[in-house]
Amino acid sequence: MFHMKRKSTAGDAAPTEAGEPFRLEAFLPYRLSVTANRMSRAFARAYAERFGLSIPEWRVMAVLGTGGPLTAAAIVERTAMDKVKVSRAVAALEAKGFLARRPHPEDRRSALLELAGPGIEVFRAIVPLARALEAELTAVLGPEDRALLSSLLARLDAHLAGLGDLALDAGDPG
Amino acid sequence: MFHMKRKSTAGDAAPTEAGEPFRLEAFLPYRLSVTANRMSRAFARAYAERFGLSIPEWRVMAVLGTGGPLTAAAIVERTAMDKVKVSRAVAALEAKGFLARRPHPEDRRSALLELAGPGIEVFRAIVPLARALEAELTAVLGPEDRALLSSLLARLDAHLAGLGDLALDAGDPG
DNA sequence: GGAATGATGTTTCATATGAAACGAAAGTCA
DNA sequence: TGACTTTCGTTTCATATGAAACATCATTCC
Repeated sequence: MFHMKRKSTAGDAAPTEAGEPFRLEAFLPYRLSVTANRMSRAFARAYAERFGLSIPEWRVMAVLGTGGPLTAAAIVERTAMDKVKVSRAVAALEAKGFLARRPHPEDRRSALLELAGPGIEVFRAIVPLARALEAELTAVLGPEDRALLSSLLARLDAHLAGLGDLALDAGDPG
Repeated sequence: MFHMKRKSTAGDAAPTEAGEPFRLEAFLPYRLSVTANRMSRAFARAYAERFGLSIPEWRVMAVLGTGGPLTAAAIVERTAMDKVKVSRAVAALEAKGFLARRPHPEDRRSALLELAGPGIEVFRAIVPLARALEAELTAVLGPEDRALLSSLLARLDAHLAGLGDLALDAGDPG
C-alpha cells in the first residue's frame, strides 16, 4: 500500500508519524511526565531532607517570599496548585510557625498570609540552594538550551491552560 | 545603556540569576511540573473517557503493543514506572481481558505478558487518537519546536537518570 | 547438596491527591 | 428586608502512590 496523504500541512510533520510503530519514548506527554517526575523527586528529597518541606509547602513559601501578603486564592493562582493542596500547605506552614494569617480587612471568609518568624530565614536560605540544585540538575543543557526549554515549556503551558477544560474531546477548537 | 550585557530576550540566560528576586514561573522544575501535569490530566481524561484506561495501563499497553511479549521487569524498564505501578496496571489489564500471561519458560517467578483479545483492537484504536491529541495539545509549537522540546527533554532526562540516586546531596551512596 | 544471597512480582501500609460536599460570608435582586 | 446565588477556604471520602515487607524462585559459593 502507498502511504500517500502524508504531510497534510505543517501540523503533521509530527511527533510520531502515522505509519510508524508507536514508540512511547518519542511520545511527548510521556517524555514530559517522566522528566518532570524525575526532577520533582530530586527536589522533593532535597527540600524534605534539608528543610522538612514538601513541594507544595515550598511553592507557597516561594510566592509569599517574593510577593507581599496574599490570600489563599491568590496563591492558588500563582502556584497553579489545587486549592485543597494550597489549603493544606498553608496549614502545615502555619503549624511550623513559618507563616502568619491576618484577617482580611474586606472579607471575613478570607485571610492574608505572609511569611513569619523562621519562615523568613528559611526562605532566604532555600532560594540559593534551589537555584544551585536547578543548575546541577540541568547542567547538561547549557544556559541557552535551558532558556530555550523554559520558553518552550512556557508556550506549551500557556496553550494548554488556554484549552483549559473545554474542548478536549468532541469539538475541534481549531 | 551600559549594563545590558545580556538582556533577557529569548529567556533568561541563567535559570535564575543570583541577585534577582526569586520567580517561581521562571524556575525550571516548576515549569516542567506544571506543564507535565496539565498535559497528563488531559490525556488521563481522554483515555479514561474513551477506553476506561488509566495512564499506567495505557503505558503498559503501549509497550506491549509494539514490543513482543515482555516480562514485568522489562515493562518497568521501558515505561520508567515503578514496579508496583506496573504490577497493578498489569493486574487491571488482565482483569479486563486486555492482556494474557504466559509462564516464563526459564523462570517460574516471572511471566510473559502480551496483549490479547480486545486489548489488541483497543491498542490499534488508541494509537491514532493518542497521536491526534498530542498534536492538538502541542499545536502552538510548530513541528520543529516540538522536536526541539522533545530532544531537550530527552537530554535532560538522560542526565537526571544518570545522576540517579547518587550525589543528589552531599554523599551517601548507600 | 545446601546455606546464603539475589532477583521477581505482590501485598501492606502510610501518605498524597483532588472531586465533591460543606459552613460561613459576600453579593444580587426584588 | 429576605430569599437566592456565588465565592472562600476547609473537610470528607475514595483513589493513587511508592517504600518496605513479603513469598517465591534462582543463583552463588562452599
